[in-house]
Amino acid sequence: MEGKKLISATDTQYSSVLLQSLNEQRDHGLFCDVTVIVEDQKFRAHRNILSASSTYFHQLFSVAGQVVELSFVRAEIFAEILNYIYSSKIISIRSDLLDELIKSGQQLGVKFIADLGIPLSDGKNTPSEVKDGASETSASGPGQRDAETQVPVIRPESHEATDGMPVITQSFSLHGIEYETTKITVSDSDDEDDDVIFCSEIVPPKECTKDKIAATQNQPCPSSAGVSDQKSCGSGGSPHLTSTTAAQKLSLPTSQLSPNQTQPGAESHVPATPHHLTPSIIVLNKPLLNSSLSASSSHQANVTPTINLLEENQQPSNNGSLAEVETTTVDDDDVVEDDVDIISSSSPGSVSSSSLGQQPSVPNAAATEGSGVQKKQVAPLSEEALSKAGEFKIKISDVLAGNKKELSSGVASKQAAEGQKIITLDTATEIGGLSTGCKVYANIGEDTYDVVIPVKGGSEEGEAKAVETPKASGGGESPNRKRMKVKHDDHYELIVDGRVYYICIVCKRSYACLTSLRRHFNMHSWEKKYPCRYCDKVFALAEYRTKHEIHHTGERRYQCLTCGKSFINYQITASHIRSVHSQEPSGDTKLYRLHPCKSLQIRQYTYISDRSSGIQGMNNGSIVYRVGTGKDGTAGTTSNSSDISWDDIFVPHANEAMFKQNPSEGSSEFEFVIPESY
DNA sequence: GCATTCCTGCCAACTAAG
DNA sequence: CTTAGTTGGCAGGAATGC
Repeated sequence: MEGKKLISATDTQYSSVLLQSLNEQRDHGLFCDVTVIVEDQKFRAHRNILSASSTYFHQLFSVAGQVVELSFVRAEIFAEILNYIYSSKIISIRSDLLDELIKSGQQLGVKFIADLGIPLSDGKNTPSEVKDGASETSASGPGQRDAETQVPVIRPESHEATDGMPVITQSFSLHGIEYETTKITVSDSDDEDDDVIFCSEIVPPKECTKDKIAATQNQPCPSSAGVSDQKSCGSGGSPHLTSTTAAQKLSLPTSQLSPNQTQPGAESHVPATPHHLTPSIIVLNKPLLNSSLSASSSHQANVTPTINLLEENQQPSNNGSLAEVETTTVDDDDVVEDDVDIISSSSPGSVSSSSLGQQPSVPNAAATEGSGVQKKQVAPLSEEALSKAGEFKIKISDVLAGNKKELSSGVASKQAAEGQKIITLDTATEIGGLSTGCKVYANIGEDTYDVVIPVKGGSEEGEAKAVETPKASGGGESPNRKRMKVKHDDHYELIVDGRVYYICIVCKRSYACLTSLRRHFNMHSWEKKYPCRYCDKVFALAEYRTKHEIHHTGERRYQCLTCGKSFINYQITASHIRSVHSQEPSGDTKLYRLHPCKSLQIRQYTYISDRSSGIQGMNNGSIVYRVGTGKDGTAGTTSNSSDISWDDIFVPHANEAMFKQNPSEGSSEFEFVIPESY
């Protein structure tokens, strides 16, 4: 014993490596056990990390569930704080955001950030207090709510989303995952290079003035003035973006373009939230859609997309002057916070050939969309090509030279006119990692794709307006909000042959109708739930619920006109007509009759939403029923789960016995008994 | 082979904002 | 009143299960 020495070893890099690893896990969504919702953006993270870094979260997580909503901080700011928590660094934060950052840091009890205010705000805060506070946990200014004192009380359904009070919801969505997969890398590299990314932002002047008011609420992007030096001006939320360096930095390794691939040490820093930014155009020079869109593995390996800034779009000088120009125009970037995420998709999945293949190829070219980018002619998708393993998912064939030109120059000039940038990628591999809301234009003959981040506030089809829904504004949420068009980060757009396809960011399915995509997306997010009235089943689509309930009631609405038999659904009816009458139900003449639904008079727009939109405080277990106003005009908008009953959702039927009747032919097949619970 | 479920384009009704 | 966004129903093909 005595002769043995005790040896100690300290891994000095362990903490940093550990932190880096945790950050990577967050980026990939690994082991994340909490979702923080801030202004409709969802951030996934690890409770342990948050609670260890923030006194606020420390207290909050003792009572909160897996989903927490913060109303007192903006997403942009929270993203910075989160980046700090996972990297110990704050990189290139815009000076105009600093105060807000500090304030939020104080509220969240993030000491380092809270302490940032000490040197800068001598005049504002009483030094002594700050000092003391700083040494404690949260340095809150006089009037400032102390994070320590903000005991996260979960208040049931309070309709006032008061500041500082977390809202715990049950909402779940993949949005958060997108965000996290988004590169939130903080790089150690010198700031001169810092960041450029994928898209820089320049806001078209006209846009700026447009939604100024709205923008100012969510987008504290300072107006021009002093921020000229700020880099990415616009990046409304991503301080990582620096337009100043954009020109120089536009050559990035593939890995950088794919958020998940970012190497910590690498010089690249993919911006966490590249977008809000301005519309930029990304030209994918190589249409390797096959590999890019389908094979996730190849996604990272082969591609070396270099992003080239097309100068013609830029202001003469990209560096300092550009920054100035941008910032001056950007301030009002009416970008919605929401539209921030770049999707990272480690698995680019594919703009699934199947789904695309399903789409009818419509020859006519639609008009140009609001963003002012021209659509390019592309050969209709061919089924064969799609089916072939090695083939491109989307095949671009011949083209008119004119189109090409038009595309590169025309679009470019247009974009330039609007202050947009054009970025060229070598491949289309990043298609899967585009920001939501991006438009992807297939270029004829050029085998390229243009990716355009839609101009915010644009009224283009399918693009939700940037609805500034200042949660903090005006205190209580107005019920009106519910009908406001909300920006969803649930898709990007692929324009082929003038036809717009909406691509689900999660599964890459394509849709011809945005409404279809929205409906589909609920399958991922379960933002709305449609519970069966008669059993415990819950559906993601209203129609599924309705059809399911029909089975409970046994009502047979479809009647064969030939023999008079009734059936429960179209499929059985059609099958009957085919097999028994040897006719095609889909012919010109209708061979069946669809009777109106008697047993279920469901008010329209009834679903359960756990989205906090407009609903401020929710208990973890509470559910919000959004009951649309029926024809009766009763004001039913949002109510507490405890206040609602099925009677509020279903119009009481005069004849309760109906549920027991067997409409068709004396069959007892659908004998239905109303559950006790009902 | 039949029944059921899923999926998606299309459409009408409803609703809210302007 | 008009316009535009949302919701849910329907048709009909495809996939799945028995």
